[in-house]
Amino acid sequence: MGRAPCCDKANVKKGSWSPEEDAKLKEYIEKHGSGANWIALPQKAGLRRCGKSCRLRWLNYLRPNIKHGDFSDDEDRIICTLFASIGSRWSIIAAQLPGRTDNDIKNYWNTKLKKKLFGMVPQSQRKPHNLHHASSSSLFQSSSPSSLSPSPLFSSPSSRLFYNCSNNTYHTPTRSFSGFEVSYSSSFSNSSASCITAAPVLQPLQESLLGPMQHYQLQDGLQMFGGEATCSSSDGSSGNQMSQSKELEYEFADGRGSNGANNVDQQIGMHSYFYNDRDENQELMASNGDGVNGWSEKASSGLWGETPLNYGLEEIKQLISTSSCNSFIFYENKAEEKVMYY
DNA sequence: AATTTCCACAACCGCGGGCTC
DNA sequence: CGAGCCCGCGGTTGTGGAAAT
Repeated sequence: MGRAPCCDKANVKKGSWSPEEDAKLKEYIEKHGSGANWIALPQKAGLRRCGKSCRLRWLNYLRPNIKHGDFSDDEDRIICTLFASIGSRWSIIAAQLPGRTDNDIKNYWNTKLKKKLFGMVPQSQRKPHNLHHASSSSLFQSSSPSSLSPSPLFSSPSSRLFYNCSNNTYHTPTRSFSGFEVSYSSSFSNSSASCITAAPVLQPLQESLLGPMQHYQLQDGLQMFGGEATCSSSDGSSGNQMSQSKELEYEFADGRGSNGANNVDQQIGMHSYFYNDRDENQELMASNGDGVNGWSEKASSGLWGETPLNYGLEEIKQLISTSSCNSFIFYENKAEEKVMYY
């Protein structure tokens, strides 16, 4: 059975919104709210628009506190990190960037960020022997050596081939594998970064069923906890400073927090995965590892650390206290809520 | 200066999920 | 339990301005 149209297509205006329409919509919503019924709203507001169009216009443009304009390096980093983690779930990513809309981020990714990350490196520079010489880099990159397009890697951890710039060798990582730092040249931003490359050597058909997050490898100064890899920034500093007195604060979407009755310790009960991002913001990211979104695959790829089963808050705190990180994001189980800041 | 091409952003569209009846 | 409806999401397209020729 076909779906009934949401509005009378013949009688609604399409295309760009005029200032008058914007004013009508804004005035109506500020006065009455959307009434939780966008379909009925246009008529009430005196607009010849589809309800969905009104909703989109409000959410993406007219809503208060919408941020327009360039994305900061921090925002770039968050987008890249989350995209690598959860894929193109723009609404979730947008939730982490106050003032940005999912549409904004999606457009930004498609038009700029993706190209920065994937498309601006001459193919010749992708060869391992050229990877040393840069002061800036992509945040992460498609590792397919045969294409500059951001095509999915479709490679499982076991099929990844990692390049070690320190000795010009390739490795297939194991659980205890340490990530390798490879300086990489591209015109991406002015931030200092280095990258880890992972070249797929096998592409089993069944892996096309894997989620999008597995298509990319994070970098930007990644280091495995407990690993051997070293990271350095372009200004020559090595990011190994210790930070011992940090207090971990966290907050669940439903209100639970570090002072609440429910300790996050009890919420984990599974492996936690994390990586050490040693760029200027020193971010640490973590997730419990039920395999959702491929966290466990990340861990086994060698780019992510894996805590023991039932690794709890205290252990994570300890981990953080001995790392150089000052931020920490935790995703609770399958809900993928952002629950902790640090 | 005119035309074409490229690019960024806004907007549209279809679908899945959830809710209600 | 299933049909109908709406919301929200993500992919795609349209459009206007900038840059290139």
